[in-house]
Amino acid sequence: MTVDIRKYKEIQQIKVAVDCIIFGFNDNRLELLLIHRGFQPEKGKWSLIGEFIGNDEDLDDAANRVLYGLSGLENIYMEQVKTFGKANRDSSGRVISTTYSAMILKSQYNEEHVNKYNAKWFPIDNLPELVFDHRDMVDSAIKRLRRRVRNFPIAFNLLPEKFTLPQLQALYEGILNEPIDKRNFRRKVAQMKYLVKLSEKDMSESKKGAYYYYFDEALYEIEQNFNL
Amino acid sequence: MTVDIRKYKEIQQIKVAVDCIIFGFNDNRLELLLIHRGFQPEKGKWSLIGEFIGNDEDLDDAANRVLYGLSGLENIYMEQVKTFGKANRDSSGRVISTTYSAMILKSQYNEEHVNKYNAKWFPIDNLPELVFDHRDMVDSAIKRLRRRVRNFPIAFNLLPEKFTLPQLQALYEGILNEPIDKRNFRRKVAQMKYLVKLSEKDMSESKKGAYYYYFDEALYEIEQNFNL
DNA sequence: GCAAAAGTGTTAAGGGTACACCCATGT
DNA sequence: ACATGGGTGTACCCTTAACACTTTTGC
Repeated sequence: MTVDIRKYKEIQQIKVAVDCIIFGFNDNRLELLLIHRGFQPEKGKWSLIGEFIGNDEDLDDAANRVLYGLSGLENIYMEQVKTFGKANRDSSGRVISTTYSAMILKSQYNEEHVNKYNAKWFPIDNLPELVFDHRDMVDSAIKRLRRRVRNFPIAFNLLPEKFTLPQLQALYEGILNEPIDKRNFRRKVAQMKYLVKLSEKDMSESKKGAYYYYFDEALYEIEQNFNL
Repeated sequence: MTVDIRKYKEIQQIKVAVDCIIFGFNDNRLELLLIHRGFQPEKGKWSLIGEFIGNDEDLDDAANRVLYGLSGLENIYMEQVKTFGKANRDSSGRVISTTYSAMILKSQYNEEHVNKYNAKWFPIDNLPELVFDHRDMVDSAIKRLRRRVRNFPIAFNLLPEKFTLPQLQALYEGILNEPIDKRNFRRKVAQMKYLVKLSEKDMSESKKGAYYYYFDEALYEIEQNFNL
């Protein structure tokens, strides 16, 4: 900003928070981790998880702290989505909130942490009523995810390191909410040399078994031609 | 956010601001409106224009207020870009700033307002040194603009209501910073039926004269197939 | 041997890109 | 008549989209 800060120092009284939209993938569906509010206002409703940021804390760090507190996970890929700043958006007072979207592996998070918050996974097409403007936050995060997932290799964050192509395709179908042609999908994957096929197979989903692949980040850096 | 606000009410001391990235188009170049800081800190350097937001003011409204204060223009198309929240980003204290990008007609703004701020236009490939992280703000806004301008009819905000195809092409070349094939460009324009050709010509740029076009918003709403 | 999921190629259509000349007019 | 910027069409290539059968193996 550009005006003398002293002019306002005494009078501005606005809280700053982050809210996390946490995506997971399970049972071929894109899911969201929400917490059951045990406190006022809007006690009993569902909400995203968020926190106020610390006076000396980077905004990004606050988002990571929130995610860690809920899931026990660190070094998770997060993206800032949008800042929500309507004057009356939070009934408990003036709060501006920046949203971050994260993708975690449902198999990896720490259940203890999650239980502490009464958190629960919901498929994105069957969300409960959310507090404040959290529904808008979710919608914008999903929209952004659908846009970005086609051009950047970020969806892999929702799968284990080793994954099969049927898994990957199901993930994309779940995120984009539309069927994908198997052969066209696999041809595209074949062009991405940083998606490396292993000789090992996953035998848990079929009798024939599906080859495992992994995303080789170093190879991706060389030629970033992602497009699905 | 999700924790009891009272827990933090007394201790959080963070200011909230907006900064505006104001684009203009002149002499076939994309330009940016910057102000010369007449106050500390960083007095004498150039910066984006911004303000702290009011206690009861929507974040979007604050951005519009800032733009109005500088240009005298209202109802200008603006988009939120990104929020910058590093703890030490502003040397005058803890300030979080959300950036907005706007596009204005250089021929329309109120020079009186502008002069009051010692504002000046700079071509985007020749910017002066900027305060704090304003350079990052500008970079992310330009990147976003380049992405969005291909898929949404927003560039028209940088041209008068009636414009010619040579003008429009030069605008796109200026924004994208790359040459565009004239015939391919015009074929695409021809497909967009909401770009309506007038019988009137602009005779100021050539002897032959170039037909005026205008962007018909109502027609666009019907089939939103923008792609340049 | 059969059910169930994994894996594999070809064709047609549309979109993108590259490219060179004529037109209208003011001087 | 010539200089200047406005306007036009075609061929090739690559990407996308549609579509059906074979393979493997546990039961």
